Amino acid sequence: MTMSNTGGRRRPPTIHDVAREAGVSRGTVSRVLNGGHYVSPSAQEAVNAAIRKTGYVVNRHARSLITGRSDSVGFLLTEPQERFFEDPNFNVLLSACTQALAAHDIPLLLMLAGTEDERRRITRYITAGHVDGVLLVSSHSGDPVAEQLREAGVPLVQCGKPMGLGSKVSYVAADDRDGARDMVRHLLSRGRRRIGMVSGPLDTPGGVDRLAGYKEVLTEAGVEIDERLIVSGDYSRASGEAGCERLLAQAPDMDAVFVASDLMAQGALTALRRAGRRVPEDVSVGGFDDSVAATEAIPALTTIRQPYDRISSEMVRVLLAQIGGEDPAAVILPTELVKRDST
Amino acid sequence: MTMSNTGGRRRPPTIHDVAREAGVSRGTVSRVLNGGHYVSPSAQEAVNAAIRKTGYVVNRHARSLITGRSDSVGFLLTEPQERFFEDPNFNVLLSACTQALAAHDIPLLLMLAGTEDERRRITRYITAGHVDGVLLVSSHSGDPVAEQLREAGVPLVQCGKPMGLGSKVSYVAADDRDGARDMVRHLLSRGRRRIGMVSGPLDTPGGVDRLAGYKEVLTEAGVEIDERLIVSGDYSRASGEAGCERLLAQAPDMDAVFVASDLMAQGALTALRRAGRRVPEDVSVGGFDDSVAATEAIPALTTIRQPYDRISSEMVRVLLAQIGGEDPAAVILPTELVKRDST
DNA sequence: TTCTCTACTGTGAACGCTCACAGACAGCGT
DNA sequence: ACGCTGTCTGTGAGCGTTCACAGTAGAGAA
Repeated sequence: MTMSNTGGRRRPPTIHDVAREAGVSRGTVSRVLNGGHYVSPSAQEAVNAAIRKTGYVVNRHARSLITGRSDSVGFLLTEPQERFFEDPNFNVLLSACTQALAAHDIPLLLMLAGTEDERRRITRYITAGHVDGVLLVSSHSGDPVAEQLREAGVPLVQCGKPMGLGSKVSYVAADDRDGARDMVRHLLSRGRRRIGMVSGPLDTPGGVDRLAGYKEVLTEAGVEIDERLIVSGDYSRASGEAGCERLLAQAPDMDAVFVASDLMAQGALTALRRAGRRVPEDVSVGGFDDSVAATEAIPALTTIRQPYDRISSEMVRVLLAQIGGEDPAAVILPTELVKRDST
Repeated sequence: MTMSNTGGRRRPPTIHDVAREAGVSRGTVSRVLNGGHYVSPSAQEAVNAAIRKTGYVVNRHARSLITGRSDSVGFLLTEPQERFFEDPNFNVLLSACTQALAAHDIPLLLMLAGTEDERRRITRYITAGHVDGVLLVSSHSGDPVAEQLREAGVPLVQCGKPMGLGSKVSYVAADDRDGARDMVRHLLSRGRRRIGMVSGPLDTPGGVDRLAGYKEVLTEAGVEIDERLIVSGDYSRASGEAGCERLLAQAPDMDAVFVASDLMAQGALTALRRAGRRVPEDVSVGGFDDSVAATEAIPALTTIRQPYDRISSEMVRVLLAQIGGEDPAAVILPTELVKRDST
């Protein structure tokens, strides 16, 4: 009846337009938009019809201005570029987190902090309150970013166990120690006794725990721990190759090797092939992660599956809870042995 | 003098606080924030000092509410998950785009549209105006998303030449045809004559152009085009392996193969090894992209370098220009032959 | 009846910023 | 003296939403 927007208007409909269309007030529309408590079924229906008719979508900026929330979260990766480029695990994590957030209608802001400059810029951005929380992926030991964000009171969930044990920071991790135990038991069951290990960096709990699981099972089985059979890498393919090479030099009689990531295991396979060792006939190889790299490898890697989809969804769940005011939480997820051709 | 925020206040400082601190008005602070035109040096200085002192950062939501801009852009990938997981090119592109945007203080929203549902949800999100523009990566032929966004008037830049030629859509691409020519000339210079090709999908300009370059150079050189030496894949490793296998079956005398992506070339290497062909002694292999996959491959791949860093920065430049009101633009970047061990 | 309680609805006031406008002041030509 | 231009500054309005509050109506109890 009144002048409707028949003209060439380009301005999107506001909550006001919806209210007018539905014959209710702004407040009622807002209530329908946010859960629909204390609103009659008839109003509910009228508003929904008006929303459909006008094609209304909420203006997130106006909402954020008053609520103080941004309804977005950051995905922060504090790794050098090369690591991001070579390790498909990041993609899996990124993809699963994006999807888990999408279910809550929350966009993910990608933050890549490979250098010190970027780290500073991003820290400033986050502490300025431009995101409600942060999903942090970092294999650094005492990552200063995590500390700064915690101090600033930014909700934060880390992927993998963080170094500072006392600090009250949320994290979600796979059961590294248990996974390592499973793998070493499996290698023992294949009759191997001279089992080497290329561990992860030993300044990270993940690296330490996998090594601990390895030693624990060997000791239980009465196999002597030989330090010549242990080296550590940094999860990169190159470090796996170098590590395995060193192992072969130090302990030529090695008949199996447990490598703390699939990517490093790929490197180890390269080193073994170059040394003329057949896999799995001469040397069994066990990986960790069950990433794309495991199935791509030749032969396909026996590995410990980390449930990345569950890790991601738990990270998102814990982060949203924390944004909602709950206390930090730690979640440890079970792993699973996946047998393929390398053992 | 007046009550300052000595208490336990948690509210971040606003433009008002800065104005009071600097002894100027909100308008002047705003002008300093947005380029500083029409503001005296003394005021300029006072405002900057006040900003430093108060630790002020602009509230982007309040700004966006009035400007109508979100000052953020989406990075949209319309590829199945598996492709995202296995191809490091996406990571390189993602990383470079994030950095290029960071220079303009613009956050990147990651949008992964692997399924039809996600595609719909994301299209709705974008057309609702929640981002100012979109960087689109898609190897689909007639991607409906691109069409929808274009119709909705969303600034859009595509990575790689899009299918619909007439449509006025911005894109940035490497010179596929020229790159292919370089590679085939190189293979000819190595004395090869029975050169096979595993092309990309032929419903995309990228796939078509590389094949065209291949045929062009062979014809020029007086080498007959043999259809048994041509198959096409979808850029995945698996399709490269299968394609090369088919080639070996159809043309056992093949002495070189030009594969339209490094990832497919990795697959081709696998197929060749299984067939007992030595690379490069029996068969030369040429890739395309110069991705991480090229250096990881054994032997390291001779390939055509796509300048991903420049592609990304150009995509961002063109997108921002378009957001600023300029017309769509097309940018073609030169490629470069990188010689390694596979030829 | 009257009072209370619950379910529901409308209204003004923010949120923090930018924009358009008006005004002040200086310099300069007429 | 006047107007003009250009530089600089302050002010009010308004962006679209949520929130707190006040208010209405109907049901049920006293």
